[in-house]
Amino acid sequence: MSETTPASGAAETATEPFRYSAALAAEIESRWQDLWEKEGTFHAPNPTGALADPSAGDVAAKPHSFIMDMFPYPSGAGLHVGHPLGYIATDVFARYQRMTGHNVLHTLGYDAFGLPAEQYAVQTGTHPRVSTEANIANMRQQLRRLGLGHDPRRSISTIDPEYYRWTQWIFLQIFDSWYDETARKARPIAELVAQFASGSRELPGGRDWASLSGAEREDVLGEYRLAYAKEVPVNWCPGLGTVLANEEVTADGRSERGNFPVFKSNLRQWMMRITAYSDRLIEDLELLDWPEAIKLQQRNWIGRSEGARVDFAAPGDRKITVFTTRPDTLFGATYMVLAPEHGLVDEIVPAAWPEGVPAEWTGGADTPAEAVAAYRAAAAAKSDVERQVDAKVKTGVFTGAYAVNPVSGAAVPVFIADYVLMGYGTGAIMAVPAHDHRDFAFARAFALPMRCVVEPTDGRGEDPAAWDDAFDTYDSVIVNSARSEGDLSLDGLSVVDAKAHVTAWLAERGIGEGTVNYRLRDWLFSRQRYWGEPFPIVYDEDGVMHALPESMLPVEVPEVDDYSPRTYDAYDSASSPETPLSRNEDWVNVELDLGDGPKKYRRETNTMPNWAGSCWYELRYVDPSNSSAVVDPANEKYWLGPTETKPAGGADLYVGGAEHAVLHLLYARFWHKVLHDLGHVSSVEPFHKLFNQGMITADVYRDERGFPVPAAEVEERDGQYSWQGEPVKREAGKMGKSLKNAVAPDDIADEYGADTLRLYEMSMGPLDVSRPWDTRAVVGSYRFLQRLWRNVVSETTGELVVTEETPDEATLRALHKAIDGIRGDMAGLRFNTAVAKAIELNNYLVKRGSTPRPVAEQLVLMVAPLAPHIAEELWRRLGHGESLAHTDYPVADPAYVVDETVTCVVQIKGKVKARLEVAPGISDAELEALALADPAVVAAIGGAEVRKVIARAPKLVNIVTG
RNA sequence: GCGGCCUUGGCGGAGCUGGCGAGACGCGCCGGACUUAGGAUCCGGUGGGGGAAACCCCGUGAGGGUUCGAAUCCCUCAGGCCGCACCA
Repeated sequence: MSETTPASGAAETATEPFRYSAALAAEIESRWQDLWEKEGTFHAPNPTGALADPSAGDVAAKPHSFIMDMFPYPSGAGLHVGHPLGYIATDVFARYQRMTGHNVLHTLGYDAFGLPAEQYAVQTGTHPRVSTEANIANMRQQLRRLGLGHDPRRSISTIDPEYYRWTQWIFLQIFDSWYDETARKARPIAELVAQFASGSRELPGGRDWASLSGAEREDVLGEYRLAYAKEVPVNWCPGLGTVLANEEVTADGRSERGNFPVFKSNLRQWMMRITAYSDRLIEDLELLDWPEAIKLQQRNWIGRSEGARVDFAAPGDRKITVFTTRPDTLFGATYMVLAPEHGLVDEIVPAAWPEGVPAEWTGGADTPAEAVAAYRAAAAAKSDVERQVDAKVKTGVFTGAYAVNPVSGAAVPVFIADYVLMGYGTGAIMAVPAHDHRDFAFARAFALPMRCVVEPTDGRGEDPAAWDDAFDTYDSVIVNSARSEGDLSLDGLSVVDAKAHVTAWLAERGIGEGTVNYRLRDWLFSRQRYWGEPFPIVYDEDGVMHALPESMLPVEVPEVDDYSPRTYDAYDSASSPETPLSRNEDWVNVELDLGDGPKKYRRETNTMPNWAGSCWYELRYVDPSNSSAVVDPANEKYWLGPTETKPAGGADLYVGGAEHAVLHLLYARFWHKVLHDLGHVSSVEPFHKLFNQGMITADVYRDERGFPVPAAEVEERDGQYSWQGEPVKREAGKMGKSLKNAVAPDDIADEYGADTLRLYEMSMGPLDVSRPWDTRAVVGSYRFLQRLWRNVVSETTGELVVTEETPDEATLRALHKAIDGIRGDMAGLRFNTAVAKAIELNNYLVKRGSTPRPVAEQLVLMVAPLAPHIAEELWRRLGHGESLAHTDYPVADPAYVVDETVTCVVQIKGKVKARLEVAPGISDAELEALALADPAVVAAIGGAEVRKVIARAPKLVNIVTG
């Protein structure tokens, strides 16, 4: 790339000094970028506050368009051409919206806390703040060159104390609230306290609020708060030295970042009660304009399933509670399984095996306790990869205990097995081998009885012993289900009816109830990191937790000597985390006056996860410098509030990669809903329309050992690829430094200009599809801009070459069809076809030989969102004093969009036999008559019988002959 | 295994709710112009097969179906991509 000669050679500038060359593009681009910045061209006025603009008139009455990108991590690696794809797309759309009468809010902030920034800092030996800020500056520089029309006043950074004071403030809002199941919303915790104090709500355990100590009260409230600290089994990653959210752990039990092993460990951690919002997070997806695939992923992630809890009587008056989605098959439950970690296991294990236990149930152990211990040890030793491989082979061991099936009264053996997960439902199942394929496999392996209770509809018969697998189809009826005493029978009921019937029967007896279970877990919200937001929480000398008052925010990230995490051997599961902040005793131990005089406190030393800053940035974009509120209600209502087309409110467009389908997007929705419930925002959702842009991929070339070689240095001959004389293999892949195929936007801009780069990226294909980068093809976009330039400006004299003639009919038709098409494409984010239509019109003008001024002006305005610098330059040369950024986008005249005559095709049995020039408004009957009278048609029909004539005015007549 | 998506020229891709001649636009390739030269730029051509030509035949992963008419709708299969993964 950098070795090729720039397109602007000395020879051509001598004869054509005004040709649109890379050098000229560079000059134009930096000049306009400076001008935009100086004049604040992309400043979006707010209805009120610091960013209000009295000269902008009644802002609240003007239509708005809030366009967001998923903001970037300021990595030190530098950008490749894939990174700005989305930013260019939103910029094109934002510029289009601005030219169609919208007050456009478009900016870009930086998500700068978190692991990569910290790791980068540790690697380079610089403080995270220093390296992060340098990275931000570098990225701003690279992005500025692209001419993105951002409002720079709104470019927040999550590491700015003035930003994260509000992150901490929101944390406190969440901390100080609880979820009222009846009202289905979050409410201030004070209202719960009032209910407890007045007795209108009973305390758990029937205690009296007034008699509780501060610590006891806090324990109670901790069960309600939407943010709470609790000892929970968490994902501890010794290699990273931190705990991780479930969402940050891969399916094979490793950290998403760094790929270190992750272990389950009980630790006191901060949690967010996102599960309280499960149903609302599912329901409100209906109100959003999001890709169905993403909605589906969120629904699956939340994993709502309706079913029932059922109690099975266990030895010693204990009960084992299971969750099942198939209470209708309760009569078929012939054994039970507990997760190996289940707390009840040790309680029910008898001293000795019962009489006549089959040898394969005991695992060869002398006593149940030994069997259980051995199985647990084996399960723990198994790597997750082994677990996956073994998924089909069911393992487990008998506990020696029996429970009682509540509907059949039968004694059922209780097993432990790792196919039952502690983290889902109650960690215990009733096993119905005849109607669940996992239970079937286990029952086969352990020779357990099976009972068919759902009538097979596929002719396999009712004896499970003869089956290959469970019968788990729903659309059938229940059979074989009478209780011996005869007081419950489901026979003949449909699966659906049987579920309701048996659930009611259980509920009457107090041994079960209908319930809803979710896959979603509460969100682990603390990390043992330096580079994150500190919690605004302190502990008094009794260890009681206190929230800091708003006046003490922000709690700034303290300076420490050693900010690196305490990491361990990646496999040292017995290690435990040490928070970097705890090393700074001066910071940890403070004397504060929290309203009852100065006292000594210890600060919370965990930090928030990197998601925190991105959970609410849409709000801060709206009102970035507000120091008295997270966002002014008037500004929030204007930019984000619900409207007829946005029932839940939210930003009008949010563009980013699909990799954030569940994590970021679910967390941000959750925070936004809490803030809505507490009355801070009018919108219910943060992002109304979501658009996932595709990736830019690139060929990867590997040598014989499989190592990537620099793609830019690979040579091709007759379909064979080589690097430094050695043959290499080509494959499709992502673009990136490690694959040695990254192409830097700066290099493309150097060679052709930023407008060419923007145009090329937009013309590569549909925005939501991944497509391969092809540096050779960039020149096509460059040539288009050169032709456009040449249609307006003489390459030799620099004078305007547009003509002052009145455009002819055909040219006007070409123009207005282009306007009509491009407008539709722009509004629908179909920039690739918008570019094609602009090129088509430009090519038409080239062929025409001259460009009438009005056509040139309209074309320049149409191209402006895509290639803003050259458009501004041509606009100015065409004699306009103002930037075109706020000029009205061309509007098509319908009279020129519809042709005066349309070519109608006459088909005979689907083959074209004649063409007619007809008026667009012609009726079917007229058209049919015209077609049948046409000599060519008459000839083609010959003497054949006309069986049917299909007329679709004005474009087609199809004649079916017999 | 479950769920979702995709498959059009040498390549990236057009083709709106089934309605003409598929393949817009760009790259590449072929030919020409300008040039000491050009990988710069400009002009023309470019799905496959046949024909001197007008023109004809075949073509949207494979097979089948619905329809007057299918790249577009339905079924089966093949290949590819993504998500979840023993979720009871």
